[in-house]
Parts: sequence; C-alpha cells; structure tokens
Amino acid sequence: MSKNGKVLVAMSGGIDSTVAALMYHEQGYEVIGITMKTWDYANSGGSTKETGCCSLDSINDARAVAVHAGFHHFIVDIREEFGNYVIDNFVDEYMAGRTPNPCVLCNTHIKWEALLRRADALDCEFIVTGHYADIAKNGERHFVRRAVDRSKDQSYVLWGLSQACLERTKFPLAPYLKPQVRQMSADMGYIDMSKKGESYEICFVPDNDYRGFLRRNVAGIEEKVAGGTFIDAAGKVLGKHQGYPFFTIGQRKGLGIALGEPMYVTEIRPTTNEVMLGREDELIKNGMMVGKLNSMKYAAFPTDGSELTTKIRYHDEGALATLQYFNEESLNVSFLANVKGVAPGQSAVFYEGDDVVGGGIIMGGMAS
RNA sequence: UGGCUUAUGGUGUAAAGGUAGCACAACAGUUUUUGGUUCUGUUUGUCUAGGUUCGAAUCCUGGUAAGCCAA
Repeated sequence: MSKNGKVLVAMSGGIDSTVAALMYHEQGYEVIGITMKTWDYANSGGSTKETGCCSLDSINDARAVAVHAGFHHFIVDIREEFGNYVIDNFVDEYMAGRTPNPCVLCNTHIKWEALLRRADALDCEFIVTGHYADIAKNGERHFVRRAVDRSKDQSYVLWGLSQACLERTKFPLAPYLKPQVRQMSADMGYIDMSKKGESYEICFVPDNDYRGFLRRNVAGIEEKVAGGTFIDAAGKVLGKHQGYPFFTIGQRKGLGIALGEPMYVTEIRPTTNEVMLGREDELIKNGMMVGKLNSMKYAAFPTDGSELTTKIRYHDEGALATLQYFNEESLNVSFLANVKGVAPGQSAVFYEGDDVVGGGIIMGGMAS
C-alpha cells in the first residue's frame, strides 16, 4: 500500500515531530505515529499546568495531526519504565550531590528502546524523530552529527544512542532551520501548530521547579537535608542553606546569601551537607573524569592527542580537549583552556567538527 | 553602675547640611528539550521622640539597641 515502506514516527505533539511525520507521509511512506506517555501530571503535585512533551494536550495535538493527515497513531504508556529509571535516577543523583540530565538518560535508555521495540512489533523499517541532528556513517559505524541549525542542534542529548538504535533512526529535520520548519508546518496547513512555543522544561517537572519536585516526591527530604552550611574554600562557614540537593555546581542565583560580590557553587558535599561557594574564577577546571562512556564514531575514543571539541553542558560552544583512558570505563579529559562549572552528572560530549565522537557522564572536575 | 563608640533597604557599605548611591541578595523578563550560566529590568532604607535650619542621614538633646574600655 505504501511505495516506500513503513516508518515509526515519535510524535510529541510539537511542531518539529509533526513536520517530521508529515514529511515522511508526503514522501509516500506508511507513517505510524507514536506518542509516549511518560508521566502523570496528576501525580506530580504542584502546578496543574501541562506544557510538557507528554501532556494530554500534546497527545491530542499529535493525534489530531494523524487523523487529519490520515495515518495511524498510537499512544504508548511507558510511565513505569520511565519512572523506575529516569525519575529514580534523577532523584538519586540530586541526593548524591550531583546534577543529572534526565533527557539524556531517557533518550539513551528508555525512549529509543521503547521505540525500537514498537518498530519491530509493527514491522517498521525506521524510527523517525523531530530532533535537530543528523546521522552519518563511518565504515560500519553510525554516529550523530550536528544539525545545520546550530542554534537548535540537539546532538548533545543523543550521545548515548547505541549502534543498534542509530542504524534504524532517521532525523529528517537535519538540514532545516527552525524558521523553515515553522514555515513548513504552516504550508502544510497547521497554522496553529506553526505558532507553538518551544518546550523548555523537564517533562515530569511541568512547573520547571526541580527543587519543588524533589520536595514533593522525596519523603522527608526537608528534614533529612536541613541545617546545611555554606562554606568557602578555606572551610569557613558563610551561612546556612536548606539542603545540598537544591544546588548545582556553577549556580549563582538562589543562594540567598549576600557576600558583596557574586558567588557561585563550587563544590557539593552530601555527606556533610556542605555547599562550597567561591568567586567565578574558583569555578575554573582544566580537566575532568568522564564515565559511562559511549563511543560512536569509532570503536574506541581517540587517545592519540586529537583535540576534540568538548561540550560539558547543553548550551556550551565547547572547549578543545584531549582524551586518555583512565581505565576501560572512564576517560581522563584534559582541556587546552580553562572551563568553568564542570558539574558531575552532566554529559560530556566530544565532537570532531560536526561529528559526535561519543560522550559520557562527568564524574568530577579537576584543576591543576 | 561610670566612660567611649556605633545605629542607613534582606545583607555589607557610601553620601565631612542641599534630589539617599553602590555591591550582593530578592523578584521579573530574556534564553533553553536537563540543572546552571549570561544578558536586561524592577522593588525595598536613614532606630525612636523632640530641637536648630529655607533645608538634617549629616548639627544638638532625651530615649532605645549593639559593641568596646573601666571592676
């Protein structure tokens, strides 16, 4: 019935994935839309505002597109896996004094796995998503590349995808700029859709207040972490805080303490409930340890002194660094220039030009 | 109990009689498929009661509070 075969399109209800689905639909593929329900807002307490990628409205939006365009659409309930893995990890990481990136974890361990299973069950050749990223091959290996639209590039959150996932995945938005995608959705008749805003919060924290989420979802957290102190590099007590999980390395705002000059969180010590503060220059590191590795472009990370552009956060132009294996599971990363705010728990992603060489989770920063 | 000193927004400080400013904090906006950062903007103050003066944060008197020295 279709001239090109079947594809499974992950649809969030937003512009990008909608356009991706419609592109494949118009090219004559048999499109099966799939929207994943990761979380129940009713359970999260706090705000009832639903703006996340898996709110009821978003699911309805995705469904409406499928109905209008005339292709199948399914809703897949992955609340259990998502909760057990992504949310538990999110909480555990903060309770360990680290700074998790749940989107990376979800992509790496939940979303693609769930998609691949459905793709197999539904006999779909490829998985299609609306990510701004590209996929290329290096011999037999598949790897992610940066999207043409640098300002929207999402390659950073995709470093963990396995070869099995990558070889079955297509990112049709790779060559387009966001305004073009917006225009395309309007041209295809989805005027309202073309005016939608960007999503910007953790999908299970709809009010964008992760601290409130921890308070509502970790029993007894307030008592457990109360009475913490701010200290300086010399160990001098500077003030009190409400608990180490509510802070992250590099944080300036929300400290609630006036010291005459801007101060940043430089270290978090969960065992003593101490949060160390320092001036901006005290955030400087020139090395870090990275674990939980995934090498994409090559079978192993290059340790021949190649200078790779290394991003330590999503919005980061990156800094040049060289790699060395510390052991089989972790890399010793040396920056050629100083970087600020290396936060354990965040992802480190290594680029060779636009190619994602691979990535890992930051274990800790080092200054020498 | 006697003597000295100090009292300015949430915090720390400026304004040697003439529109109370700065830094930090807080708040808001910007940005953003994580946290954080950056940028822009906004709010809040002269301990109290009198007096001198055209005019007082500033000078004088009492009160209150804090600190220091005296035993």
